[in-house]
Amino acid sequence: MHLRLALMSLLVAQPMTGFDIKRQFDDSVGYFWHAPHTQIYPELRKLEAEGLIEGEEVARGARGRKTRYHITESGREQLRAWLNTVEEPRRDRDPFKLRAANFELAAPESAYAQLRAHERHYSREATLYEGVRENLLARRVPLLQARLQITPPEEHEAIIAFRAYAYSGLIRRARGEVEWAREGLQLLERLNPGLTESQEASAAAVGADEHVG
Amino acid sequence: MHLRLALMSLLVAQPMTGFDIKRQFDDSVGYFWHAPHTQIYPELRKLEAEGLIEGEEVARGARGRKTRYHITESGREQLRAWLNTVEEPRRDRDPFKLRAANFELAAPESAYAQLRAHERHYSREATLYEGVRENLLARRVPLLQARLQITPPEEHEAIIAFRAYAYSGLIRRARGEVEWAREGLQLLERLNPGLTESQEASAAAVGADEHVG
DNA sequence: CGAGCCATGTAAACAGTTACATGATTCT
DNA sequence: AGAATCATGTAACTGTTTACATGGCTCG
Repeated sequence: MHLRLALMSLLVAQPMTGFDIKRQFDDSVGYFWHAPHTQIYPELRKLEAEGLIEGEEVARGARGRKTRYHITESGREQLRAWLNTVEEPRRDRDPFKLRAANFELAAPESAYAQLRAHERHYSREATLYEGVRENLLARRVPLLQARLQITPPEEHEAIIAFRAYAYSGLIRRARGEVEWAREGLQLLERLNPGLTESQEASAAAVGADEHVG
Repeated sequence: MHLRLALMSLLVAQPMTGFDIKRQFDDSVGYFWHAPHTQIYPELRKLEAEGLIEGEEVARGARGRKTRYHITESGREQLRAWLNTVEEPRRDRDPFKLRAANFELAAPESAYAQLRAHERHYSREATLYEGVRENLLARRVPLLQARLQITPPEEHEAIIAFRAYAYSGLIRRARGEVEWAREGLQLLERLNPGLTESQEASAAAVGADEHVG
């Protein structure tokens, strides 16, 4: 259901090909949900079979062909219906915290490296999300612009606000992970005095290498 | 790999049957990872086939039989190896934020109900995790006690600290979701003045009904 | 004309969910 | 004797990942 929701929520803004959607998934929208093209194309065909979207063959150069899908009235209704149903929340799984819970079995240097990677990863994510959020609020996002163009102005504020709100959630999450990772690094240092310094030294060495290479 | 890690991290504390593991998954450990019994039993057989764990048939009453698994030396090594490898983080998916990003298509009353449910869910989770964390720190958790008993005392602190640390992460996450949901309720009220009051009134009515029934 | 992007596909494998099924044990 | 819990299983289905494959278009 989630994949369908993601696909339809894109097509509600403007008609797209499977490839366009793939790019969106690699991009901003993909921060909420994403899928490889091997999952996208079959799902689009299913949605079409159910009459929720419709594809039209479009020429591309001389012999090239592509299928552009647009949402149908029935699809729009279905999307609204999905968004109105209350899904009972499923229990989360957290592979990294599962690991962290057992870090006494890992080498301190490895735990250090893993927490560092976690910190870096979510730190980057947070920055990324913040950028997208800024762009949304400034109406600089093409997909948002397309959506606004086909929508009466009095609804614009809500559309932007909900998008930005969802990104706030991602940002909050990412920032939390960064803080948690830093807590973990402190814990490691407490349990292994001197570890942090030596690791930072070797990390700096690696950084220097990278800079040279 | 995650399921295996979860299974082995349980068996490192003490021998267990598939059923015992199922119960742990319904319980504290399940907050990091969980699986239904239909996934547990086959995976245990695979782990045994690979020599990472060993099962012994145990009598249960007169005719009853059950298989208790314990970790092997090779399994312990493998577990350590897994915990020492740095996994590159996979992109998260967040079905609820995907929804929230499109809430302009939902009825405000439904969006309200969904955010409320989200708030309640994570609020409960946070309380739950905090309880477990307290119990860990006070060494009141049987599985932890078992683990400590087979481990030299100088390692006890680290074991407890990492478990508690992982729970801190879950707690932080849950608290963040609660705050985010509350932000969302405020946003809804801003976009639909009066909504919150009327919804709270009907929620109170439902609550009263429940109390009566 | 070749590299890189556009565009789409099949198939196998792996992971997770849901439905259905069976039988023994323990407690009331 | 019946209910609740212990204990384990098969099978079908859905979702996700990974590997492999193909061909056209665009630009330098």
